[in-house]
Amino acid sequence: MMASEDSALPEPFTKIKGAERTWDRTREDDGGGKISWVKERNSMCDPHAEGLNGAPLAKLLEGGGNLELSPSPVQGEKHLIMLQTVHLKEGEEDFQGISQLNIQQQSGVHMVVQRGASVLQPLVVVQQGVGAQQNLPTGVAISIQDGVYTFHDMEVMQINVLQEKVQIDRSKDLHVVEGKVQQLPPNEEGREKDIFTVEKAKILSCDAKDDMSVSHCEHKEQEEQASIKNTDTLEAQTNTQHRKKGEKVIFHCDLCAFTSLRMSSLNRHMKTHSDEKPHVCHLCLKAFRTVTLLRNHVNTHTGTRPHKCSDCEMAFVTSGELARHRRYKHTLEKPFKCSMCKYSSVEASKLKRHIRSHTGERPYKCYLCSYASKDTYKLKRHMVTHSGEKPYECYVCQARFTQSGTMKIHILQKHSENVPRYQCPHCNTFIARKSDLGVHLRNLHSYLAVAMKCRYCEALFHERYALIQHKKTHRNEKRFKCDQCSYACKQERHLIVHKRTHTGEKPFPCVCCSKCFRQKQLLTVHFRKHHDSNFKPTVYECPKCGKGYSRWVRYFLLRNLSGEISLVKYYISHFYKEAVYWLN
DNA sequence: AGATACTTCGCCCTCTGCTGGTCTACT
DNA sequence: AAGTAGACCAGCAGAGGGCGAAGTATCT
Repeated sequence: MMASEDSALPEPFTKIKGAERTWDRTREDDGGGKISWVKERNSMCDPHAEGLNGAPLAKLLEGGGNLELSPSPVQGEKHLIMLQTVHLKEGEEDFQGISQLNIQQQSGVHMVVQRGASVLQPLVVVQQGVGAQQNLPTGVAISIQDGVYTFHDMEVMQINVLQEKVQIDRSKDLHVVEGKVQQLPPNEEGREKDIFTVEKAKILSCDAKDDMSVSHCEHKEQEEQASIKNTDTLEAQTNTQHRKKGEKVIFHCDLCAFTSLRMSSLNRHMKTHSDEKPHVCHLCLKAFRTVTLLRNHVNTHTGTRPHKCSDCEMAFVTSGELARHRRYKHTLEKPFKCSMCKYSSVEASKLKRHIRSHTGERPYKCYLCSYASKDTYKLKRHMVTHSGEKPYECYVCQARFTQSGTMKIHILQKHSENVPRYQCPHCNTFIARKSDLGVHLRNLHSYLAVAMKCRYCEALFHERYALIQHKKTHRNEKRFKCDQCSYACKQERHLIVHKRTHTGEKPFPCVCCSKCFRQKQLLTVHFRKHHDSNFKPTVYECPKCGKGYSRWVRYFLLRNLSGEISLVKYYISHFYKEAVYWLN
């Protein structure tokens, strides 16, 4: 079994959270050309129903899976199954491992996949949406594109799995039909009569022992039945089935997976396969299939927004937009719940996007580097790094930035008053940016497993900040003590010089006379004074009295009687005179 | 057939946090 | 003067919120 391309995708970027897929760990050749995945819905399923190779489902499910999946159904939840295309090579059509593991993980989807180029393997099952009810009978109805065996470009697809009030016949497999992956309508009582079910309509069944593709099975079944030929052009494109006694007729679109119990619905549906768009916008010449679509479109030109929110000033073109807005802003209802974390969202697309943070799926690839994104916006934003474009300009200093957020921080930090600063909770440090406070906390306040020792004493510290503070206590300490007298000093070199007073050592001899000195600078002064005829001592003249002095001493901060602080330079011999004079 | 409900895709935004280069104070 | 460490700063990606708009299915 080849590893999926998804899993092989390099991850130079942020690590993906979530469980890893492990379905290819074990493999056994079942000798068959198909794989069946069976989903069991908790206690509502027959625990003795047989799964793969006759193994009882309950037995298969005992092992659980690495993923924590699908808790018991909660009212008002939908489910998503993430499927991934897995390409197979000749001789690698070992489906047993896949199926076995996926039964454990997914427990519930019964599928037929032909031995061949690619198979679909469920990645995760996530709850989604509203509509399911407590005590539902189990059943998962899925229709899958016929081309699942060949669409190499589609690495991950999603199929909505709905808890309809049907019971899947587990001796049968799912029906795979042509066309797109079909999303079935949510389970609402009002629609119950229209949904097609596995038991009621055998359209969803196919013998797993048959090596033919499932759609072939269906066609075979159709051949056995006398089909109703409709003279209508549209109807002529559809497969229809005769009504057997007590059985409903399923009208089936030949161009996609659409089915309906009503011919009128099918006829209307067939228009979606037509390019005919007779309703043209007079403002932009864009064409639409229906008057309603055109009207909504024209409203975007005119600004007409008939659907006003009762709780705020917002208004929308359609009621759907208003309903969504109200969920976001007012009711805070989030029906799409992630089964792997606490995330929930207002929209299904947001849940799908969120799930990519669990699966690591990155469908949007940069064609210039190895980066791949989980959504289109991030890829677009990433592409700016290749173009070098800096679209955001600071209106104050005209500095340019790659992202709006970066510019916003810049303006806040550089051009705003009352800039917020973040105080470290462990010390009194204030840091301009929250993210840098995080760096500060990691560097200075994180616990270190290996304690650090003070270089001046035996103290040990597990926190860098504590060590730094401790070291400061040594700063003005005369920690170098003479063992022969009471002398103590701050620097070791001073102690070395001092110790020569005890030993009598004078290591700096004058090269011109026999005199020796304990310190080098004493030798230098001696040499200049007695042996260097070119040496002219610098004379600093006092600006007050004109008297000359050999050196400056230092600058000195003085506070006058008014409290002002001034910098005063003075001569050492003049110190008292100058200071007194200045202060007066 | 029109109205309505619902789905899907896309765009843009904000907030967040990590990273690495630079600046600066301290040793 | 040089080395070091912490703060500053811009770049950049992850995650999620909110809305616009078009498409599709169902209801009336």
